[in-house]
Amino acid sequence: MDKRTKLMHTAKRLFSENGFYGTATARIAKEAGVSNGILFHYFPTKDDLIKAMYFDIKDRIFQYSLGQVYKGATLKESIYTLWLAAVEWNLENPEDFDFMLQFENSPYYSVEIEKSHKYVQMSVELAEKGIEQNVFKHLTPLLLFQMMSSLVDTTVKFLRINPELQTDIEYKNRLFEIAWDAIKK
Amino acid sequence: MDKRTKLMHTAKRLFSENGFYGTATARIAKEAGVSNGILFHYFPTKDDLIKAMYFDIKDRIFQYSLGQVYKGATLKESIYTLWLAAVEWNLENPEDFDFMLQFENSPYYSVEIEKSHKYVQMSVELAEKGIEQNVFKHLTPLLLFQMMSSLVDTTVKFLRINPELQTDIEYKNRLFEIAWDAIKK
DNA sequence: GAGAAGATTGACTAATCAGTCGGTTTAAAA
DNA sequence: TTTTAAACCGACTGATTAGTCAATCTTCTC
Repeated sequence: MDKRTKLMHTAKRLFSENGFYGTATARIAKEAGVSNGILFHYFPTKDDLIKAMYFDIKDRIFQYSLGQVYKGATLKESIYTLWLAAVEWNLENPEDFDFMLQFENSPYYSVEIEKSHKYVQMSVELAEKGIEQNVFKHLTPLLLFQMMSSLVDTTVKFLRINPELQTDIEYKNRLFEIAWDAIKK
Repeated sequence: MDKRTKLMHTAKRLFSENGFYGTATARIAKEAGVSNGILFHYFPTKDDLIKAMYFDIKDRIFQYSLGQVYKGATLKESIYTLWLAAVEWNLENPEDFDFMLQFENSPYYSVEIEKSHKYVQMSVELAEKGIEQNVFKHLTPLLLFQMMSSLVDTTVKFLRINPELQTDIEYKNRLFEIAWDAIKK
């Protein structure tokens, strides 16, 4: 693994455990087993590191989700697949999840950053389709996406505290119904 | 206004603008117009200050919401009243809202802290009632509350970016339907 | 194998930080 | 009036911080 990747792995773990505030750059470098200087070679400032991590995580969740949806699926099937992919990805990558929660609720974050990502753009397009087909509520597509996202987050938080439910497909389906009912007409 | 209150006001503003990480205690004291020492007289550590602010805000939103619900209301009316109270309170107190988002998504936060507050306890009781009456989905009351809360947050974020909709009662009702549909059976 | 360009080091620094402390003021009780 | 305790001040400190830099190593190209 190259040093840039090592740094991002270590930073993710430390940020999710101790927050941006509680994590010194020197500690990241030390625990990653690289020199202090190389951190600033790849990420000129601490903020650059934090932002780079955000885009990296969004990219990976996008890759993962896209592989799941198949052509010819109904709208509800597609939404379900994306919902499940997001829930499962976040459960399997708790450090990424914690990092994202912190980041998206910090002053770093803005709607511009959110909209800039392909993952969001793709989801918004799907929402538009649902509205056109009169399946979703007639509200701004971005809003419907944001509602879905926050319900995914809450679902993940809940399943983390109740791990015995994580493998219960029938229960997960009922959790999906919350999200589906929220946006469907 | 006494110095303790002044400190909390200033801290809230600075935290919501620059985050916990970006706000030095010395700056809080300075902008509050009090000495550095008095901050640590009232709040032994920075963390104590942060936690005290969390409980203070929760208390005030609880006070505000309780005053709105009236006896004899139907379940849906009560939920609507609470939903609207939360949305409007957060819109009117943006710094509190930003602070809470940051706090609740930071490593400071835990389910124990969440459950410890009266506001949450009251809401959970209401959720239990809804489940018993077969009006809500048969899921853990705390989960239903958390779903509602996250939908409120998303609604507030959305209305902040679209201020022209803040006074549109009919539109707000449609936003409420999202939350209601999510939890109703 | 010369030479260029990027990767890597770790000691270093100037600034900043949370928290302390010795002493002063205020205000109310005794 | 005296006592007492809490409110208050701000200079101070020791530790920590993000970021720098001059030097060395590695890797590729020509």
